[in-house]
Amino acid sequence: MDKLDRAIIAELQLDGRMSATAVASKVGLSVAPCHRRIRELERAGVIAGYQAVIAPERVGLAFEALVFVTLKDRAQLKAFEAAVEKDELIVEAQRLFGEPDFLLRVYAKDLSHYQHLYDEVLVELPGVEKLTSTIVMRNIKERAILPV
Amino acid sequence: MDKLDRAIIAELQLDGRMSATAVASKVGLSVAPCHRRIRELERAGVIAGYQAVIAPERVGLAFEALVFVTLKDRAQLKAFEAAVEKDELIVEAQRLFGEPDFLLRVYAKDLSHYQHLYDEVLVELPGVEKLTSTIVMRNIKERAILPV
DNA sequence: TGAAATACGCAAAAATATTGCGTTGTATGC
DNA sequence: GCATACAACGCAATATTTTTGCGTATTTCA
Repeated sequence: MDKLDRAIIAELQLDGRMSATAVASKVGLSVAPCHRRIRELERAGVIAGYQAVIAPERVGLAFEALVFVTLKDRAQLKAFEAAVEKDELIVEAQRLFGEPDFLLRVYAKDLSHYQHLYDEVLVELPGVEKLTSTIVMRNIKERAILPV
Repeated sequence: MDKLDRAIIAELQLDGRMSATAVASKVGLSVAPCHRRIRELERAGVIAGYQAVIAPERVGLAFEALVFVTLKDRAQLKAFEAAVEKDELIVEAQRLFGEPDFLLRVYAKDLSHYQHLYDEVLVELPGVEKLTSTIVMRNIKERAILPV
């Protein structure tokens, strides 16, 4: 992981579909070694994968909420996590130290869809004691780009 | 946006660098129209971009925290957002309705680095009244994949 | 300082992207 | 119900990119 690797990572974070040829000229390498470096970064797991970034509102998911979850029943932890894993509208979930126990990121078509989701899905997740919904007003920064 | 477009989006969310040829055979199209559909999805902004997904711990950022921010001074909103925008270790930021005002996602090398970051950077952000740091114990779901 | 390892660039072959074009399928209006 | 228009398809040719072998240079370590 030298300066060139970091430059390559920086480029591919900004445009994951950039050709190896383009990356090479950006970082000042010829194609072959640049290509080998990219492959090696993938193999080593530094580059864990590539993703197309989809605009939620363009696929009908204009509503975004963050949900803080506190569990009453630690015995239901596994069941809770499994249920979260399965639901496609819960797009992110992390377990936290302290309070709350979990943070979820949820997408929905609109407010009414979200109300339905909240009543029918979220409150029914196993072991839930308390839910706090917070609607996202604006994204200042999205899609983590790591400094390298 | 028909079924084929949705299938293409699903594939490219899972592997953003998949060749148009591979996508075509997955969704049951020949290369040419598949390629044109991908370009059109990009042009229309449905596909907002592509990103390499970097493993934070492989680039020395093993520590992840969520920070809830409440502002005391709404007049400093712009300054706060600008400062957040500028700091590379704050990788995500959203403004919320209600309490707290903001949620930040912050990476650091380790706990001691985070303490430094907290004391020197986060508490110094313009207009901050209250900060609540929550350490991420585990990622159940990461990197939003939208259902389409 | 010299040997070994590592990374480079060049070049060739394979694969993929990209575009024109004729055809097919589907919707619209008469 | 049929003709016309429009949109999307597949094929095929060309341009570009990926991928690999190989010889050379550069760094590392004893």
